[in-house]
Amino acid sequence: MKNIALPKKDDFIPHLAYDAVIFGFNGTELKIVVLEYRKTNHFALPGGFVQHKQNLDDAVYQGVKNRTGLTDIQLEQCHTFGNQKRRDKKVLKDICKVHDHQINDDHWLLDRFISICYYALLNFEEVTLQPDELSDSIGWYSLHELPELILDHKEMVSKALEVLQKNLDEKLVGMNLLPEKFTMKDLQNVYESILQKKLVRTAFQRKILAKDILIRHEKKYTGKAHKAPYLYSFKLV
Amino acid sequence: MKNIALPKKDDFIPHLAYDAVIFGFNGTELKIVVLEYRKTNHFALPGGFVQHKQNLDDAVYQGVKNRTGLTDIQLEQCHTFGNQKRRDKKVLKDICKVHDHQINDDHWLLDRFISICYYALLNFEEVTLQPDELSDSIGWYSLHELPELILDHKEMVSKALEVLQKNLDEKLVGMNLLPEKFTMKDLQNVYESILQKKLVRTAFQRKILAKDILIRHEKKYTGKAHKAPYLYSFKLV
DNA sequence: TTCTATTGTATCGGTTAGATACAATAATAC
DNA sequence: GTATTATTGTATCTAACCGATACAATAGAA
Repeated sequence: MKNIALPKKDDFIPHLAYDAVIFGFNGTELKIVVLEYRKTNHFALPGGFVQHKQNLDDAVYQGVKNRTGLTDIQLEQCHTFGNQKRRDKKVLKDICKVHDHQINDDHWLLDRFISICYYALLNFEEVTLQPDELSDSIGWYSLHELPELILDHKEMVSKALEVLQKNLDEKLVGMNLLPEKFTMKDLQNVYESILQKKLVRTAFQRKILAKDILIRHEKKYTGKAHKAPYLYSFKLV
Repeated sequence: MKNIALPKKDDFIPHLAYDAVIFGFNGTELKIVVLEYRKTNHFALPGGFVQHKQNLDDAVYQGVKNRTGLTDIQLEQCHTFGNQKRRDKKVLKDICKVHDHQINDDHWLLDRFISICYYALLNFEEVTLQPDELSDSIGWYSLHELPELILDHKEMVSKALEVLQKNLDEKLVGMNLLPEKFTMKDLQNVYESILQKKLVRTAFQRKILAKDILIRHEKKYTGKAHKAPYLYSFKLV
């Protein structure tokens, strides 16, 4: 096995990390990206560090872009996690062991880290997930079937979902989670996935149409034995 | 003049700071705490650094407590500011010059800092503001009469107010800004100060009473020639 | 006693969301 | 062709809520 280089200390701001809750919508369900460190059984959110001459937002954008291959990403900051206990030497040592790395107790990656959590919304269909050197498994997980995550990453997911819910009406969240054209039912599915509750179909349709944010296109014939729904796209403001 | 010690590098996490937008309500208007560095004409939000073995939240709490003398503080995290350009060597050099400090270009305080912004709500009447060693002026400023603030502190104030507005109904913000007993008009003034707009008196009263969060006490006789308002306090949940 | 400003509450009208109803329709079964 | 079926788009009814208005109940001054 190749001996992989760890991130170098001097490139990055010490004690500072970011983590991203990357949301995608597969047509039915909300999913997030989780990676597994090679052969360690440790699951984590994708994250990274901030370079000394790099804006925080840009660091996160680059990180998500590298993982997903996409450039059209809606990023929002959720919360900064700064508990002094958020460190776990065992996890990193397990990871290093697999890679035949020696790591000393005073290695900078074993320090206490403050992490800024973001959520990202992007088009599920266009993504090809890229594992990095330290992780050989990266994939989409349903919110209800998450593996156990390291540190406080589970809490990050909760916080991200909470912030996403609050932003839902205001920030036109649907845009990035759906393909360009979609049906009203698709949009309702996105809303229901995010809010984690059923919505009333007729009221939902009425409310969305009243917002005057959609363009109605041709019908979508699915081959099913019932009235075909219209396709919509978002009005670009 | 006494030569004051600067914070020591090794005590704190480098490149990381917090700043606090401390809100108080003087009965009429919303105010925030701003400090001025001695004889420099530089105004800033109160802030500080995080010790290596200290929770982020605790650091902010301690800082606000030290400045205000209060222990009953409602703290909420607003946003983390991580722009690479948020540094201003001139400011710190001006401050040090006044104190006859020599400061080198590579001093840690001149580095680029990421700052986590919090807002704090507390009882205006109970506060005695404490300037620290580097600032000889600390005071309450109305939101509309803020002096020019260093770095992105003005943006922090905007963000704090925005988050406060969003949290208003949910987090029962009024509690910490008012004395134990208050009139409906006092509470409405708090709401109007935060939302920066006039509210309809009768609708406000109806909405608040419907929430069932207040206890009605005796009337408050102000000596004015009109019906005396009731005093209320918050129900403790 | 009258007057004035403010408070507490009730009522009316408009808006919004949930519930229900129903027509339109795309494909299938016959 | 015609009936059948599931889904969609829209209209209508009702309950909840907010702004606007009205008005009675004061506490003190004139």
